[in-house]
Amino acid sequence: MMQNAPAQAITRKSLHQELVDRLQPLIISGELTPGSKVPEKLLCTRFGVSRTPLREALKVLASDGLIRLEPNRGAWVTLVTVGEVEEVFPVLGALEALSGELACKSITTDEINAVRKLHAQMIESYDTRDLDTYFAINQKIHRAILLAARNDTLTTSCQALSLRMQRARYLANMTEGRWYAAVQEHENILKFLIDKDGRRLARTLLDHMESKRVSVVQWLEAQNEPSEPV
Amino acid sequence: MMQNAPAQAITRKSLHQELVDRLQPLIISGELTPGSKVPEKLLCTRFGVSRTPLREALKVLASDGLIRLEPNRGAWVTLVTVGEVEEVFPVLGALEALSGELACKSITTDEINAVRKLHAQMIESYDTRDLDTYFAINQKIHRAILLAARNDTLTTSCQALSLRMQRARYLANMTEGRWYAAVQEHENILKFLIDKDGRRLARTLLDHMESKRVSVVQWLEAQNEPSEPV
DNA sequence: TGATCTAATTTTGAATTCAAAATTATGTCA
DNA sequence: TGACATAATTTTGAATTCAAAATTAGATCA
Repeated sequence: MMQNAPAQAITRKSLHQELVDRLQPLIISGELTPGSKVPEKLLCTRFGVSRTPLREALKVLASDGLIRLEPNRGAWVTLVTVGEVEEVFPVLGALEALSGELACKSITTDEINAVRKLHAQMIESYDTRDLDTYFAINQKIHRAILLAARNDTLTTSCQALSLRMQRARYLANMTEGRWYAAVQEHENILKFLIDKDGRRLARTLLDHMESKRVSVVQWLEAQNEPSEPV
Repeated sequence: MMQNAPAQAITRKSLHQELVDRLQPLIISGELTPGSKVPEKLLCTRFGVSRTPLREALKVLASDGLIRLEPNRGAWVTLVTVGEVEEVFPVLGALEALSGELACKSITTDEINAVRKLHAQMIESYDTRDLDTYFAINQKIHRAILLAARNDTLTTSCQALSLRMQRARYLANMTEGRWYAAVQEHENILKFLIDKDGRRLARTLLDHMESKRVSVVQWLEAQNEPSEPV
């Protein structure tokens, strides 16, 4: 069995880690429907692996909060709830603030220029109202600051929490007003990074995250109410 | 096979989670020697389980950084390194600072009194120089503040990082001077908590963590140098 | 003796198997 | 018909099995 090569068969390195890496995008993209059951059998076929490594991967994803394991009832894709958002964003805010502070201490000129370039691209995508590109570049900027902080533990923690917050399609939200404000915040982020003003960068990143929290909660609440009666 | 009940055989609930919970203390207590290989076979016998659930647990512990998986070479108990300490403590500091800030917003009178009681017990164990008890109560205080913050995500993140820092026996360290200073810091922690002064509590917790970092790094460096020539 | 190659053994990774639990389907009776 | 009980099926959890990789032991030769 399993001699036939399935569409996306995996061959190289640690199978369970590979599966974790492959399943994460399926979850955050919503390809695995939030709130639904994780189709174990289907995924085994899709990736051409047996249940053993897949289930190992599910245990890891569960410890990251992307899925929930119900004893004897299988694995379920978790939903982003208002409660969770209210919890995660403050933590993420504290961590990003720290990343800003640390980044100002160690960032190189080249790295600053790279962020400057990304920032320009982001503004461009804002001008053309290209939301997908905007978000992609936005993430790159935050990641660049994180990497400049030279702290793998911080990077890992941030990324794990960020992933959890990327599950919903709230990205498609953003009112014109919020979007404008976010861009202004990013102008300050860039400015304080260039100035290597860790204190102010930290505060700006914290406020930025707080604004995002408000925006996401608003969107979630708007989503939930109309669907309740259905 | 496995009909005979081994010493600590496990029977109830999710086996892999149970194993994670049981293995953690073995790692942080040092019963599984840091730097050594995880004895898979031995642990299977000890817990009376097969390799499948044990290996699932190892994957989870690896994602928490307590062990390291080397492809085709097995699982290894990680060592606490100076580099790791320098990374983790600042993150832990930021998270504890946040916990202090949030705790001041939601802590109840009962909870404050509970901390007050713990603090008194801790002082008592300081007076009698009972380090083990001191540390145990110390942890309870930090945990009480964390719980008062009413943020499970924060609690989980903090605990995971704390665990990683508890692997070494640096606890046995603490010079008389450092111990005295730590107690003073805790007097302030209690004071600001009673006053519900989130700003100052956060700062104190941050400084407290920074002091601890310095102390742990000193101890680690003292440990490593003499052992190098051996 | 000691370095290097080869064979035997052990360990690891992952598929398979098997029992228990949960779910679904079927049948019974009011 | 529809509520309930029971049987068949599927799914889950975990042990077992099996092939591949790594380690160890043993043999060969300088």
